[in-house]
Amino acid sequence: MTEFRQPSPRRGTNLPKMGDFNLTVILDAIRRTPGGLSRVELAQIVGLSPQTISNISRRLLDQHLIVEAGKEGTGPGKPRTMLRLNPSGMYAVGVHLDPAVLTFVVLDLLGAVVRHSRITTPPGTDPRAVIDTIAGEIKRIILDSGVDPDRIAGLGVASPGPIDLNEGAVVDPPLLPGWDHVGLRDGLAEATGLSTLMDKDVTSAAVAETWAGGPSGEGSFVFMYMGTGIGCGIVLNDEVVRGTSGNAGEIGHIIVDPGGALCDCGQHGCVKSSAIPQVLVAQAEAAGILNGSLQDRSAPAVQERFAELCAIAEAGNDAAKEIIRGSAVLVARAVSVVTNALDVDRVVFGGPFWTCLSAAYLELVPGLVEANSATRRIHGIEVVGTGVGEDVGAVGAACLVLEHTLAPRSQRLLLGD
Amino acid sequence: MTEFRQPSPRRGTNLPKMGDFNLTVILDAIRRTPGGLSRVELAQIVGLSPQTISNISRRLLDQHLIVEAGKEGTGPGKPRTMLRLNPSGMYAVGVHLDPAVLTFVVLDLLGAVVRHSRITTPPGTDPRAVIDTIAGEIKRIILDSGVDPDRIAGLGVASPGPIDLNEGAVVDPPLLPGWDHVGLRDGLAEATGLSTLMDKDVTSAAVAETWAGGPSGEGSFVFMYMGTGIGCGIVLNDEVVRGTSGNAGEIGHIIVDPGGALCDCGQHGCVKSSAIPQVLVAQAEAAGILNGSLQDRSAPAVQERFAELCAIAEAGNDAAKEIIRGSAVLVARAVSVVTNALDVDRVVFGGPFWTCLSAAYLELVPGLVEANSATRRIHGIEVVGTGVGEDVGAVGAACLVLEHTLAPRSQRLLLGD
DNA sequence: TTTAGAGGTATCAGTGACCGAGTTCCGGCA
DNA sequence: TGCCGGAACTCGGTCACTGATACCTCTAAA
Repeated sequence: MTEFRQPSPRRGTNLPKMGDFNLTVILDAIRRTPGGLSRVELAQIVGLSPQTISNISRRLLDQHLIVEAGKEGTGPGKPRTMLRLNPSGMYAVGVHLDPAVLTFVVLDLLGAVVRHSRITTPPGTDPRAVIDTIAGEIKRIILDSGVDPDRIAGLGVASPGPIDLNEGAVVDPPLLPGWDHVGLRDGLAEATGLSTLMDKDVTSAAVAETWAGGPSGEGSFVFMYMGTGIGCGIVLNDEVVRGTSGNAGEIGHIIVDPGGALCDCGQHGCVKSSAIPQVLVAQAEAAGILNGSLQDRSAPAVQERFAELCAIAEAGNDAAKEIIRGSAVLVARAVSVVTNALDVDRVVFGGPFWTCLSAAYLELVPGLVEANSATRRIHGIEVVGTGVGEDVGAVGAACLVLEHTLAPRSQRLLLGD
Repeated sequence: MTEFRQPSPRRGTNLPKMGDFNLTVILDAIRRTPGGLSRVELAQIVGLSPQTISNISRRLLDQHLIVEAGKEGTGPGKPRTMLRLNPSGMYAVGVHLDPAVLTFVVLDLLGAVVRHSRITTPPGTDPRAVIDTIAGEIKRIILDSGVDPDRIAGLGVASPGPIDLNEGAVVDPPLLPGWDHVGLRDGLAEATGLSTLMDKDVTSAAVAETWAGGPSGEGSFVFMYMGTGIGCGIVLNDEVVRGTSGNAGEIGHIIVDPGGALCDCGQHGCVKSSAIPQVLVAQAEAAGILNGSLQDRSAPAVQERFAELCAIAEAGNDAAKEIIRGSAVLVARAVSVVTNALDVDRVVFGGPFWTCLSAAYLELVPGLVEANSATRRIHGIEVVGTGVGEDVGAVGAACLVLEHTLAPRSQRLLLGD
């Protein structure tokens, strides 16, 4: 139960440690404005009195979360002193556990990548070994980044679904054999000593967009994550939708191709059976566009073959292009299902495979989504690519920490240890 | 931008008129507990000090929103005096504008129907006439209910989609010719003098469930509204999802029957083309279960024929039963798409056609949804029928007002006038 | 009948966040 | 140099809440 009170000597421990709610509100306002804001502007925007803004600003300055950056004045009068986020006021570490690759980033307060690294996911089925590898790399990257360890707010982990958010556990994802109910969150918290947050990769990507994506991360949107699988992250009114167990965004079994291939769920033409990279690669192999037939269905192998297919399409092969364009049509249908169900007006694409796909998708998807929109008479639907880049998963993981510590909305999220 | 402050002399007009936030929090706590709560219990639950609870309770008692109702004590000591909502502390009027029928209710604070009435929707294409009819009936039902007009907090309207929530307008719904961008909200506000809220029918139904549905209206759930069309209302963490323009819950074009009939959207086997009452009636006619073929495709006619079909199934006709069971399978697929995308763990069925369908659906849908659940290894998905009854639409409309006035979450919602 | 134990109210000082008004700071312009 | 206007700070007051204390009420058990 949430209520507000004067934070006099705290009774319970259930209140955010970092004092005031309004503090996070104004921090958020500063964060969301590219050029920073002056105190007066803040007063107008958030509705608090100038004095209060001044007081809160001072506290933020004391915590080194913001800095005074230059003055800006037109007419007569004292020029306004602009307040900006202090990039080095806080850092967060993010890891993306992907079946193919482990991505690590250190992010500053602005959401900019200070340092990143990537290693291939150790093969095998022992989660313990992977967790140890991750912990080791985290220590290394923190060291390499040269960041003051005291300024690191915590660690975020993005994992493929399904997960159990309450337990902080990975629950048997398709491509991670051996990972059945593995307490990834607590394992990493223990191994690194950092307070750790966990979320599904697609959700993390959506959080990355809200924190580091600029204007396309505001308000409500759906983040289409084009990875080994296709999933989506959902943000409504600046708040991420996680669902009961953190598994929101499962759209793999939406039917998009009624005449399509049989899926393991018994239906024909699910997203999962007709539009994911592995299937597109198989199509290309069957059509003779990619020579040979790859037996190895492991994640890194698929990734490699898919890159090959994209390169061929890029080079002008029409058949290859057609496969990608076909997938765009199918994905657009899935997007329509979600946008119609939630009435959002922005779709952001991203994920590791996005770079290859962006040209075809950005050409085809907007029109298709618009045509299928139940609200096309009322508002349009914007389709854009993320500005965050290929590391969205890891960046988002780190953003989980920033969001948890600094965002005014954050209700809870289980903080490890 | 939302922020919290001490409600000293208000600056803007953007704060809820009814004072304190914590007041609504404790009102909400009382509302959600069937037997009411004592002051001590409230103190424990919301975390405020006993004195503060006492003070707020007094304010609520002064406003007649709650009453002291009986005492409850086991051991020695003074028994606790229970606080309950005062049903007659506040009332709200709700209208459901359906292509076939206009439903009106007067609700008390508990969400109980004090008075209801129903008239067939006047035929024709002049919204003005319908609005006048509605306004007239509202005046009548308020009079008949014998409720003190000063205690009526406002009017809620539920309309079929699409709507434009910001404008308070109905935007050309399939079965309401002539209703293209009609300012229903403001029209009714003006005609009745009541402050008026508007929402889509399925959203209203979901609100009804949160307010008057008991335990099945808590937390997160999807409300499947079985009406002339099939739509859903979405509630996440006790907050209704409305979307950019109030049109969330459009699931008519989810493909559920890949081999099914062609839909006007160009795909085969959409919910809209294979599971709505009109289609089931047509199937029954084609199969000779319903004699004759109805030319009249108007809403009331379909409603009547569908009731006939249900009666036949009820009477033991296997072919009729099969049609209904078939629709259950299809609807279950649509449900799975939504529950997987949002990771909710409860589905509530309701709407005007629900009574006929409930037996078959409650038998079939739970198993199907469970089997298709992406999170079946983590948590189950509960499938229940609403307790609110056939007037959910109108009840929900009235609940919009209660929610807007009394719920602690309520962000905004455009208040007419 | 007394006593113990619990619920609830009244009062008061103390605290933190907020606001309003007055004051100081800072730059351009006469 | 002095004036003006806008930005930002200082100061005193308000408000809701807490904690402590005292007191009354009510019930069951001694």
